[in-house]
Amino acid sequence: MPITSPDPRSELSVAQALEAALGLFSTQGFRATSMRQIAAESGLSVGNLYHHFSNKEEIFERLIDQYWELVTDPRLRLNQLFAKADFPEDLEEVAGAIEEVVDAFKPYILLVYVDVIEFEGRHIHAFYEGMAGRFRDTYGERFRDRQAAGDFGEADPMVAVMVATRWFFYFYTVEKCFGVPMHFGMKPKEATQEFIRLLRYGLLPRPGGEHTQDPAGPA
Amino acid sequence: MPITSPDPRSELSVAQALEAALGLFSTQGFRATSMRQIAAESGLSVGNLYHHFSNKEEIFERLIDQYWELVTDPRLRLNQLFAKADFPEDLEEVAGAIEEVVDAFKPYILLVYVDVIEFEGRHIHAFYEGMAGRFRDTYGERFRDRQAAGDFGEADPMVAVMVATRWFFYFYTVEKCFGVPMHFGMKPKEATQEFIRLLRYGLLPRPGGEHTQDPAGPA
DNA sequence: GACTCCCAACCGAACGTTCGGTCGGTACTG
DNA sequence: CAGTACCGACCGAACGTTCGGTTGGGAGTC
Repeated sequence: MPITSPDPRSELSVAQALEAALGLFSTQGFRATSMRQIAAESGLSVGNLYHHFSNKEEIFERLIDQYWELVTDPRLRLNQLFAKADFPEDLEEVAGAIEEVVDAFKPYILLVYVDVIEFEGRHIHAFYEGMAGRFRDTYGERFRDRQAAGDFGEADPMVAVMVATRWFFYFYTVEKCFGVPMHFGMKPKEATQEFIRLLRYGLLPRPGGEHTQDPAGPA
Repeated sequence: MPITSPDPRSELSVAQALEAALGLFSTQGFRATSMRQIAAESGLSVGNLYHHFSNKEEIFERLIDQYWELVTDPRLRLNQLFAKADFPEDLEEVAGAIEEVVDAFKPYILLVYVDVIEFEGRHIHAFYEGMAGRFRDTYGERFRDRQAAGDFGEADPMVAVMVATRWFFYFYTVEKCFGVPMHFGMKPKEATQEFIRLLRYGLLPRPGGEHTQDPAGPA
């Protein structure tokens, strides 16, 4: 908490610099982006950039922090779905919410790969390492109860929710960030429906009743 | 095919340069790697590098081509499994073969992300765009026959084989290339078994008999 | 209100270094 | 002696960062 309220000019400049740097880092990489480019793109001077940031890497780190804050925001639809823990009934909603996230945070997602290549993943290690634990905290109790009630089959629901989340994230990243739309040879929405069917029912035929072609059809 | 057999010195130098460049590009990125670094690492001179390659980008392109050749080599165990088209019975073998590929081609895999960031994915577009078609060519006929025979349930086997392949590839890439082992909170082998179970049987309980905890157990 | 003072915000030329790429030359091979 | 392989000094441009200097609005004083 600052004693005096900060100069609004400063906040604006920092925001402009970060926005410009995000666009450049995510499309060129860290080393390939120069401070002069960031300055030109943000409308600031090189000197001013160094007034607000101690060096180029600090700008990158601020962007990673910003991404983390954005993606953990409880107001995000995806995080509200996690909080309700209605997996796997809410798979359609989760898939849609992840598509939203990838759309909204495209350049930040690319920063992750910049980090992996140019910083050996130094800045994003914590995220991946903590992932399993966060899913356990969110879904662990609920899944135990439901498993006891016979809601699940042989597959581990904890693995399933992680696979589903990471897979949708990866799929939409390739679609939207790697610039290869339709890489499954079908519309993303169609592919998503198939992914969900696969996750719920698996590939092998179900020993019970006949082929019910689509459970979403009219009863 | 060259008219005259090439000078063996030349071939050796090119191979050394490519090997050095692969290590550097994959751990630093393209722009962050200098021709002087490649020269020092390969034991060649800068002038000699430019004798064998017209510029830095050509070295990168040669590496991408090399990756494509390696990964499409029919002698590769993974490609032999694809040729047999025994999905989904061979899921365990496929998963193991993909782990092998990721292990063997780690630095090349990272080049893909370098390409996405620093070249807008220009050099790897063809791979992703042709993916669905290649799977169709390999598995299409076989799956049609088996689907008619009732071997599959509601999920599309073509989507399933693509999901399985890409998922294993992605999972092992994060494990081995992003430097985040155990990111699912369990050993990769255990995780793989769970993935396979999920792909085969799905998450929901099967309407037939009781909970058979593990179909691999004694009959 | 007029004045001074102060300091964060801001600028851009300049520094030493490194970059991708060139080129004139030497060494070796056939 | 022709031709390929190879070398490293060299070029101009661009790099990250520094630094001396300008500016403008708020606090303090009368």
